[in-house]
Amino acid sequence: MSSIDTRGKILEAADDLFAEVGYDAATTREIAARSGVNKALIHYHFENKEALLVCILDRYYERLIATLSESMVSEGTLVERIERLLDAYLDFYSENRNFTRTIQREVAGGKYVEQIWAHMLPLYQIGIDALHDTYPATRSGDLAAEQLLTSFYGMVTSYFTYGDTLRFLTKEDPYSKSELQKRKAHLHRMLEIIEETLRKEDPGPGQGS
Amino acid sequence: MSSIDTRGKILEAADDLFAEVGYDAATTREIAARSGVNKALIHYHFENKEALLVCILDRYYERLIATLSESMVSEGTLVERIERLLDAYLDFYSENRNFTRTIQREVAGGKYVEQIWAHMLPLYQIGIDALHDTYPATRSGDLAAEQLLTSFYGMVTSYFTYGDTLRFLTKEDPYSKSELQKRKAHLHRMLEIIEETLRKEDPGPGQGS
Amino acid sequence: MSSIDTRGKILEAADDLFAEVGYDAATTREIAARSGVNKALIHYHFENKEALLVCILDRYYERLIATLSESMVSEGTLVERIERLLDAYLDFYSENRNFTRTIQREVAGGKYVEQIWAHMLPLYQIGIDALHDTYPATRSGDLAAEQLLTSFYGMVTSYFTYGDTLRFLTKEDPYSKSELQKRKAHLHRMLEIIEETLRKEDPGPGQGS
Amino acid sequence: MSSIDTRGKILEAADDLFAEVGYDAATTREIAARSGVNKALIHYHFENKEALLVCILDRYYERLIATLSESMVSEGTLVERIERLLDAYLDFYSENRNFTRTIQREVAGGKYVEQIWAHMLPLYQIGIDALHDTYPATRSGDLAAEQLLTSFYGMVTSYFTYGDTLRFLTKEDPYSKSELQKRKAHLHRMLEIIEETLRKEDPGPGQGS
DNA sequence: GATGAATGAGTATTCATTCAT
DNA sequence: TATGAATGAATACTCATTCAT
Repeated sequence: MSSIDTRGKILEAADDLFAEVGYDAATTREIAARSGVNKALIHYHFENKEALLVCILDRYYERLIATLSESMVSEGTLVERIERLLDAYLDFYSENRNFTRTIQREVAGGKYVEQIWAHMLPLYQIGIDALHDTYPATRSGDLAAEQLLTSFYGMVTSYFTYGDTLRFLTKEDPYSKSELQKRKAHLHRMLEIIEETLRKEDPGPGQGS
Repeated sequence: MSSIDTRGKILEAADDLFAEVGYDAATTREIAARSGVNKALIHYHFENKEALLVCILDRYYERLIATLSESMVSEGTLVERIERLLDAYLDFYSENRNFTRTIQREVAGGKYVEQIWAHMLPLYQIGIDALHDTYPATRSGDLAAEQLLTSFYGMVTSYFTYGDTLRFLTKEDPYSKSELQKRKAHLHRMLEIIEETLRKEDPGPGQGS
Repeated sequence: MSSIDTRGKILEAADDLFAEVGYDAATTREIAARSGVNKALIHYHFENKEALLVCILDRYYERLIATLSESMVSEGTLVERIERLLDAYLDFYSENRNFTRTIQREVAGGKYVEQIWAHMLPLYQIGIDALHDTYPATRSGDLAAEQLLTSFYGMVTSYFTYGDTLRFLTKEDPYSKSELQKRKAHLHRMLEIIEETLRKEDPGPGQGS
Repeated sequence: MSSIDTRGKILEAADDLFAEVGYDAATTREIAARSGVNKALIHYHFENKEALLVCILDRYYERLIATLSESMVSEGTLVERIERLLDAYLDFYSENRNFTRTIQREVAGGKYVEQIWAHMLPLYQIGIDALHDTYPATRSGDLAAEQLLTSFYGMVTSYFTYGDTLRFLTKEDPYSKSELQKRKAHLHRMLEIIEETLRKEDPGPGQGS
């Protein structure tokens, strides 16, 4: 078996298991069993159990950033571009459920925050700048860019973070195409409503926070 | 030492430790050390390590539900009552940081989902019904009540879930009074903007998704 | 079983095993098996495998120092006192074979040198001072006190360090009473020969190295 | 890379590592790393990790025996020849520190005793015979040849075995030329003193232990 | 209630060694 | 000769839990 195959199988198994039971509760023995690989091989290919997690997260974040960046660059108004970004974000989460569960558990508020923000920070800054440029009202005040970004970020992630609970309540699969489409439509609508307000709101000189 | 004191000290220590390192990484030995209590006593007072977590979560959710319910019941328009609820929510999270970290790690997407929704479901249903009654537009479509609730829930929690990252970016303490106040003002504003739309939007017969 | 019993049994088993196969090759599992004690109990009573070794060495050195000190303090000429010390040294080694093998392997030239010399240094200094006082010739030169002490130390230890090899050569048990007695007589004789030289050798003022 | 080079580099690295941390604590991985050689190649050139040690020891002992034999064969009185042997012994140890540390740890009292004495025995026997021939007093009694050889062996080795501790005490490098010279002078003097006694002591018929 | 000692199953990791190429 | 990958057994150590007192 080629080295790449083995590495890949280990990563895949670890990714699944971390998502299922969490990093701490996941055992190397189980990862080895699931990937059909000798236990010691895991330590041949990865220095640590932790190195496995870091590797998995890095891969996800690289792909996420690439996906989001790509969705933003093309032509169109800012709103159109943000809508594409929201769609891409939702799609990425829905297509990478392991990622969704793992970041939430291990990352946010955990010790990998900095690793993540090394990835996310540039994108965040681009968002802030774009909003500031297009809508002066977002420079400060109740609709400051930071607040808006946090809010929309929450709107996207909460749908998945509480995906299981939503399934519990609505008896619908939140990952189904139709439900995802509903969520996208909702987020587009929310964006449009906010945008309309921002457009009308011309802070004028000196106005703000 | 009275039995109640001991129980309380164990719970406190466990609460802190679970929030710091997560349930799995927390050891009973460390909980015993922090609470100054014999390791075996933990098993006298609690059947399990897991029972400890369940107990801690139950206590938080009882208080959370009580707080949120109380904020809603009083007089005023629906918007005013929701604003009070948002404020109460933010306050609760900011005053119970252990809770914030623990639910995020262990609960959402984990195996305690049902325990939580046994608590949260009634409140959620109240929210749905109130929106349906006041704003027919929320019965379905892009601004359906479920979507709106999920969004506002995300707006509230994302502020804390990513509290550490926000601190990293803005160099401001998101738990400070002034920063919390900014967040509240933002959420109020968001609510008002959406509400205005909902009010104008009269679906009329047959309208909707 | 009382805690002291258990601790003692673990120490005893570890002492034997370290002497037999060396610290590194000794396993906690084997120590547990030999002492009839649960493997985890070893780590309950001793923080580390290394702590076990340190504890064993400390106990030996305390007893060794006590034995040697006691042999020196009583009345008699310096030569008589040194003879008693040599005898005590030989007896201690012959009665504590584990110690003999373990210090040689793990200690001399190893990482526990300092631990040992914290014990041995005072005694060494006493020896140096006594020689200097009684025999001015030992202040420097070919028969300097440091050289003499090292030599006699070597004469004592080599008998045991190479005990197995001596057995191999002489077909006699070097630990037998009669063989030990022969060694003692030899060392006494060596001491007397050297002492006679030292006595005759009066460096006079300014003489020396 | 030629096969001989590789073998030599492996031996060198193993020699260093064994001396540093001991045979058991030394890992083939580290030996491979230090010698810049693939781990599997070690097993191509040496059947075992143990074979490595045996090979290293054999090489040392061959050279040691050769050195010591050579020092003895030339002309001069027995005392002169023994003095040259003592010097050669001290030089060999001081020039082969790895050897000094390794034999002490792994060999004496260990499982390689026989390997060593296969080398040393002939030399030892030569020493015994020479003493017996020249000094009848060494045939038995307090100054029996076996006792004397053991003592002088101890005087030589103790200087190195406790080299680190001597450095600790005297603040002088025991391996420096001047300190080595002092030790040689001391041993010569000790030898002369003993020899004088042996010469005077004519056991006469029937005398002895 | 409280404790120190004890336990058995389990952990990540490391090891010398082997194998296919 | 040389190598990267693979292996099975072993290692020190930790865990939640139990028990006798």
